[in-house]
Amino acid sequence: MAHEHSVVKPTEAELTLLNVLWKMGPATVRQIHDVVSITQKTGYTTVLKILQIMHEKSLVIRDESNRAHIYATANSQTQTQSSLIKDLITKAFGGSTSKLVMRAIDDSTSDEEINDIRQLLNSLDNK
Amino acid sequence: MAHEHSVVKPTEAELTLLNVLWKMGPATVRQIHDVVSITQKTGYTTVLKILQIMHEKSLVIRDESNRAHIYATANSQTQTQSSLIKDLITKAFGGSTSKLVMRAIDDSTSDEEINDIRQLLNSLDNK
DNA sequence: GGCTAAATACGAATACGGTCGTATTTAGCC
DNA sequence: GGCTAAATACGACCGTATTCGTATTTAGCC
Repeated sequence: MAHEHSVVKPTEAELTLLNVLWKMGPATVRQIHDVVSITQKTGYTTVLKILQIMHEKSLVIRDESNRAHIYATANSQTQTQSSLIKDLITKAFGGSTSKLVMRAIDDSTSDEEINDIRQLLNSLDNK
Repeated sequence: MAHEHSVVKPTEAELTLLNVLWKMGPATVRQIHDVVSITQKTGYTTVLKILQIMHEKSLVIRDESNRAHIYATANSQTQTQSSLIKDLITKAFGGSTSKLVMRAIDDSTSDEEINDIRQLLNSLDNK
């Protein structure tokens, strides 16, 4: 059930829009742009264009039944995150997950985060 | 001692060469290319060019005292890995290290890797 | 039916990454 | 000193990412 085959790796701008869609759920270009433009000064047509490209790449699906198309993510956030991290593990950590985790945790990591990770590790026992 | 100022994020081709340099130590273009061309069909001048660009970006330093320049990494593998992972945590995991670790570990992660991670977590107690 | 507001579609400009061909420089050797 | 092999330097080309201006389409409203 895990891999339906190569989840396309989104670019940085694309990932920004995906993050919005995962948070908001399906939305129009207008709605997405409204959210994005809070933190960035990206033009409306830029967001539209990127969404169109993402549609070509099948990173998003869209409902064209209304005048304003409604966009939604094609892949889950989990799938995409897994894909991105796998990629990084391969290219920068020689394929070693533990080395990655080692680097991920540093002084700035809060005790709370560390605890969450501990619990995660513990939950692996029951397998 | 941690951050001497924003370590520049290497591109994919650059990371490939950095990986070689971290493994081999300082080397000439010829030596680097010899290693790279085992797994890839990259031309000599391509490797040279990328190294030159990396030099401009200060990703590598070079000793020009001999005819064949000797290249070496400017930043440690650890620094670079940290930089890359921080970037990914910010852009794809909403800043949450534990969420990243959660995604990093999956069915394909070996028991050995998991053990290494456990030990890492344990070693954090003594701090 | 035609006007208007708001949407999509299209295409050009810019920037960067990656590739490599060709020109130039360098240093040893006879 | 000049030839040659091997190095560096330069610059062009192609593909992709990002941006946005402008054209076109759409649908409601009077």
